[in-house]
Amino acid sequence: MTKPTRFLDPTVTVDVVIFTVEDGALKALIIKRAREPFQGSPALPGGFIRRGETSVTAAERILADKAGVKDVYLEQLYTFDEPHRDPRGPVFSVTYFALAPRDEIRIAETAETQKPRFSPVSALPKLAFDHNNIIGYAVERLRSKLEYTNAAYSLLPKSFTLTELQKIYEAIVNRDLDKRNFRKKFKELGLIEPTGSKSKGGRRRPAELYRFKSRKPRMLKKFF
Amino acid sequence: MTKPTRFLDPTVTVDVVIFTVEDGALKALIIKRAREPFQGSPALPGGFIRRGETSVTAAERILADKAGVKDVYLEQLYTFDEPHRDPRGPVFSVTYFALAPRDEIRIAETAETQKPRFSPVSALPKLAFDHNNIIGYAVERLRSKLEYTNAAYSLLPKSFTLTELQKIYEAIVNRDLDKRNFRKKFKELGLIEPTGSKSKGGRRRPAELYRFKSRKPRMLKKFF
DNA sequence: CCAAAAGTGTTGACTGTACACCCATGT
DNA sequence: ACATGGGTGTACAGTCAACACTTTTGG
Repeated sequence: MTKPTRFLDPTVTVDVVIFTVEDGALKALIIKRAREPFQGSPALPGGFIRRGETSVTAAERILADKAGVKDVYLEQLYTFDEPHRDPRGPVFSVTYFALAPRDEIRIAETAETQKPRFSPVSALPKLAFDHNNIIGYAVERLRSKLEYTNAAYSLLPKSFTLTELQKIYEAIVNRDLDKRNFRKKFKELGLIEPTGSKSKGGRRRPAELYRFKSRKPRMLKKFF
Repeated sequence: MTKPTRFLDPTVTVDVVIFTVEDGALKALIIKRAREPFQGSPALPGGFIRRGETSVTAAERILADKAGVKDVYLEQLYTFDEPHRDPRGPVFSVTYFALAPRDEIRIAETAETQKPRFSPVSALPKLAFDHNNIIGYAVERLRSKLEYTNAAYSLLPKSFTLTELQKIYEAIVNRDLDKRNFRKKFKELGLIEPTGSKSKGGRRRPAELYRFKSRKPRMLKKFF
């Protein structure tokens, strides 16, 4: 394609915020950069888009490579293009966020030893580029998404207790919720059903296990 | 910046959906393409990003050039990059939507005679590229935005009657609203105040004119 | 029997929604 | 005087938020 050079020819990258919930906290996957710029700094997983890829397929590749997951919830977040966000020059980052249950993620120690790990979003280190902003933006989006969709199913294992479910909501909206109201609301919504079995192994009363009836994204009238 | 050629080097454009309300209908600005591809087809205003611009400043330039407006509400919408959306090759379009009162817009008949005009979003022609999709996406976003922000002020002239305000909401959410409930709700919200003067010139009872107290974006608890 | 989490309903406040008539003006 | 849109309040239903005790298990 021919194009006069008075036009900007930005580089385009993809960065992915991979969310999960672990130990009752909302966490995002962070790697250590293997190359300049910001070599050794913590950062979001990401990279250039390759020939033959779109931004979505690039995000899917990153998800598979860094977190070993496929077919998880993935949504485009925003395109960041502040002029000096990358010291190398104008770089557009098309960002995505993904939601996956912790037990489906196999973190890969890559050949480039990027040391991926989950970091609680409430206590992130200073990240390379504008990646702290990106995660902040993603958390906001996730928060509001939980209020009017059933997106939470994407963060949970196949079966879970109501308390676990509530913990996830509390971790994301960042405040305590009333146990009775939460359970009433969720049961009324008809999104979940008891599996029939019970949690075991604790030194306490076993809890009923539930599963989502459907694992399709859905809009809700309202939530909490 | 050096970069191996196994990476995609997409072209990046900006397209802008400029919304307004006219004759009680939600409309978007459509131009006729002056050049190939799709020469002569209706399309969204847009173009390549120039050197020294970001996507926002490019969007602002397009707004100024095509609609003669500055300082209107402008928000990034989505980045479209379906592989075959442009016959010339991989082209990423970072899209924005803008809201402006009809009476602040001066449509410019440009040297390139792109014949800009407002077309009701409920009856759009077939547009170039994936521009029908883009507008559809923008309408959805606007609809939901109206429900939890005061964004409507961006579409209204400085003073307006409550009926005009209601018409705009009805045009966007695409259903009739109850007059008494609408007025009650809006007055309770405290966003608007009477100007003291009244509409004139009609062959009917003059209506109280209102203005928005503040023209800053604001979140609302809930709306209607 | 004790510790720890599971489980369960009611009430009052608030919010949303449905609904019909009189008023002020211009012609 | 009439046609046109302007303007106003009430009542019912549904939803949200606050709140405390009993149950089951393992140790």
